[in-house]
This record gives sequence, C-alpha cells and structure tokens, in this order.
Amino acid sequence: MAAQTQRQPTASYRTPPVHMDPGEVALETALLALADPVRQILVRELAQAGDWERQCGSFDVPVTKATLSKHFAVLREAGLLEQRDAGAKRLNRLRRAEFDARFPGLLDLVLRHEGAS
Amino acid sequence: MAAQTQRQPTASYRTPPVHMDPGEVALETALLALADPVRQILVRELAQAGDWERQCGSFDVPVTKATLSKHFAVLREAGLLEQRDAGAKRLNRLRRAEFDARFPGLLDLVLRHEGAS
DNA sequence: CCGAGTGTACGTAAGCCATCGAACACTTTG
DNA sequence: CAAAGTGTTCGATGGCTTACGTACACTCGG
Repeated sequence: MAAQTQRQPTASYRTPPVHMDPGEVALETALLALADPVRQILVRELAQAGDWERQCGSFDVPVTKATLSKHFAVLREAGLLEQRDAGAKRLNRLRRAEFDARFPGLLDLVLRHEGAS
Repeated sequence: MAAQTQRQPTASYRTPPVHMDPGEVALETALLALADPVRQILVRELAQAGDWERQCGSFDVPVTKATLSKHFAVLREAGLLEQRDAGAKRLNRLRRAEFDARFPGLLDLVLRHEGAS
C-alpha cells in the first residue's frame, strides 16, 4: 500500500518552541507582553484566524523577521501562543481558553480595544 | 460662627498635580502602568483604603521618596490616580469607577492577583 | 522663627527592551 | 543540485525606565 511514497514534512528539525504553562504565568509577564503595540497586532490577527492557520511570516507588522521572531518568543513566555513546526514553516495558535482561565477578561480587553480609540 | 479661627491649610501652594482623563488613556499606557510591581502595591493599598485617606509618604514600598513621586506621576498619567493638595501633604484617591468604565475588569484583575500566586 | 516633615525637580547611572543586519540551518521549489 | 523561502540566533545599538542622591519649596509644630 504505497507506504512512504508520500514524504511527510519533518515535524521538527530545529529545536522545538518552548512553551510556558499559562497557569503559571505571572501577571506582570502577561501585562508586559500585551502592552507592546506590535504584539497587540499579532494577537488580534491570531484571534481572527483559526488555529494553526497562520504561519509566522504572514503577519502584517512593521518589523523585520528577527524582531518578529523575538515577539513570538515573548508571547509564548506569556502563555499566549502555541507554535508547531510543519516543515520549514511554523504554525501558530492563540491559547485563548487557557489564557482566559488564568486572566479572565484580559485578552478580551485587548481584542476589543482595536485601533487605539 | 467662629469663622476663620481655624486656619485652613493652603489648598495648593505648588503646581497642582496634572490629571489625565481616564476616558482618553491608551490601552498601552494602562497596561504599562499596571505592569510595574511597585505600582501594583500602590494600587492595592489604595484600593483597601478610603478616598483621600492616604498621603504619599504612607505607602510601604521599597523605594525612595523621589522614585515614589515618579510612580505617582505614572499612575496619574494612566488615569488611575487622583491627587489633591492639603497643606504640605498630598492626598490620594484611586479612580476606580472611571478607570473601570474605560477598561472593564482590568483593575479588578490586578487587585485579585495579589502576592504573585 | 527654627527645625522637622512632606513632596517635587533635576541630573545621573544602570538596566532592560525593541530593533536591525548578518549569518546560519533546513525545506521547498524548479 | 541550485535558488528561493522560512524562521532562529547572535551581536550591536539606541531609547526608555527605574532608581538614587541632592537640592529645593513650602507647611506645620514647638
């Protein structure tokens, strides 16, 4: 039955992303993560998309790849983001439920406060 | 009766504190203000006391007067604090209702998340 | 009126954070 | 196999924030 004729993308050739348990995130960490304007954009775009739908490079943000990569790391540290490797791409998911359980209302506040206002 | 036998303290001999309208505070400003550990202490102590009950020097924080003064300015800028002069002292009030109207749930979140945990 | 008390402004030093370019590793496309 | 694509890491840089000590201004209590 045509085993291994279809090459699966390597799940993870690089060091897999380190994830923080949202239940153990400090309030200060969460607030700092959400305070940054660039990260607010990321979170909002993630909220509009479905899980694992967006890859890292697909976000409309005014910074370079390197900086963007750092922002993702911060969001992970804050328990806001889960990432998974799929070949060369890295897919993203907003940890909405988990984060909400830890800090009820906080994420919603950021999502609601779109474009300054 | 007995008019001016009791000397009223000068309301304001120095430049009165500048206050920000909570309705116009940016989300980023609010989050940054509340992210700092020292300011979290201030906000929590203020929440436990009544309005105009505490003077600036009465807070139990591990910083000098000068630094403390700066923190109060940040809280004012974030629409979290109202200050009023009474002689040499400056009295404080947490702008709970106003801030809550602007960012529902945010202040409560900080107050609830006492001592790290 | 003099000394203690209260709080701000200024100048400064240290630390942190966002940012970038360049180099790298591996995948995907052709 | 080569070239383009994806994303991370490193080192350097610039700016902002926190912090302190000092000096200042004024009030309050004797």
